[in-house]
Amino acid sequence: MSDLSGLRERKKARTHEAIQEAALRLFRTQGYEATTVEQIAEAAEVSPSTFFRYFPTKEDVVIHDALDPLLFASFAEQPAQLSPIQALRASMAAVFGALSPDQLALEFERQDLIVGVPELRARMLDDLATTFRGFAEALAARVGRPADDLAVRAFAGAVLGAGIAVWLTASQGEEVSVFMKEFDAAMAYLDDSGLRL
Amino acid sequence: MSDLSGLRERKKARTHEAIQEAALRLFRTQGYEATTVEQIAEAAEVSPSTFFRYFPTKEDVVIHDALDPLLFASFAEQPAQLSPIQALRASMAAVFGALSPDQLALEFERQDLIVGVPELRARMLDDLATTFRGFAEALAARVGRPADDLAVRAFAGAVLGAGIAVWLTASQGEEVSVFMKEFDAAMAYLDDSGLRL
DNA sequence: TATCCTACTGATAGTCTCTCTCACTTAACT
DNA sequence: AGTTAAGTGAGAGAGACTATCAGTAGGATA
Repeated sequence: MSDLSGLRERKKARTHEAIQEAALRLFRTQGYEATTVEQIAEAAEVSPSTFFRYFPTKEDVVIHDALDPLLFASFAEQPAQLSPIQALRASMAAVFGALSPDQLALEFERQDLIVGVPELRARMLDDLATTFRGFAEALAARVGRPADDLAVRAFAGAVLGAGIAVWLTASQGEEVSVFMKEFDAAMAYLDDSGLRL
Repeated sequence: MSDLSGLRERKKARTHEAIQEAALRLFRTQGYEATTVEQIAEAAEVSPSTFFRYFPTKEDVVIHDALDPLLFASFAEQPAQLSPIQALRASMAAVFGALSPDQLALEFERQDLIVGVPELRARMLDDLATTFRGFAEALAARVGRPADDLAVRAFAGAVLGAGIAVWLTASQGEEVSVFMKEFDAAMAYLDDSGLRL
């Protein structure tokens, strides 16, 4: 993937970063819709063509989620005696706990941007459909059942659905940690109410 | 809203219908992306300007869900002794049971189109976020708790999430009734596993 | 060091969704 | 019949995104 050796690769990485930084800065100050790709390109000192070479759409500058793979990895590493929901709570705590305050603040700013812009929110939710499939597979592996098992799908959907519901209703300009707390409480509620796989 | 009295209103309703029919026919034969608004307008014998006067975006021709309000109404009418999930199952059965085979076929064709086109799928999922809020309120009213109660939100999200999960993984070109059966089975699973409000 | 080759880039032109404005027509009301 | 308000079409234009093509700079080779 990313060689990092060679001037070419380093330059590419720098351009990628420059575009992303310029874009997020402009989004923050002007708003998402009010910012054109042309402005981003100019601020990052590249041509509009180059913008689209690095990001297939304007949305992608914001959407890309670095935490997702970390969560999956952490989930897979949780001890087998934990229930699926307990394992999820533990991995959330582990991944977010490992973030620096700066990273956490940036992540939540990104979340607010996504929740606030319909275009981005829709795109994010669609991406979560993919996340759902991955989660269903991880669950299936954990309990030794096929991933297309109805109970596995329903359980995965229920857990993810509850999480999204909390995300959509809690993260709107709230304190940084509110979402985390409510997410955990919602998961505890599902667990306590007897939802099992 | 729709008076239906007066030539003006009738003409408007006819134009709305003509555009929608032309659009869906073209989408079916050419595909969604391959069909331009200009083509739809021409087929419906209106100007492109008029298209956007009736539908704010190209997506909206497909997205608008006539069943949603029916479901909410039916849900509200279910006897109080039914659990929320039982009430939901009953209203699904009632609303879909009242559809003619033609209506049912059209509805499922619409669903397939939405599931298959990323743009539409994303938009639909975002609209479901609004549906979620309505559902949470209906639930809250049913159990006599505030709608922003965490358990209410988590429960609503879990139920809706399981439903969406089944929808996304079952309705892809399957038999018409597969989604209905799996949806009902998923709800039964949630109920049986002890999920309560 | 000189020379290819390949990657990346910028410029240009074009498509399509969607917005806005303006003039024209036609339904509805007095 | 005359007036008002609503619906329509035409046109210009913004902005996201695509395709093409020529120029250029990195990286390998002699």
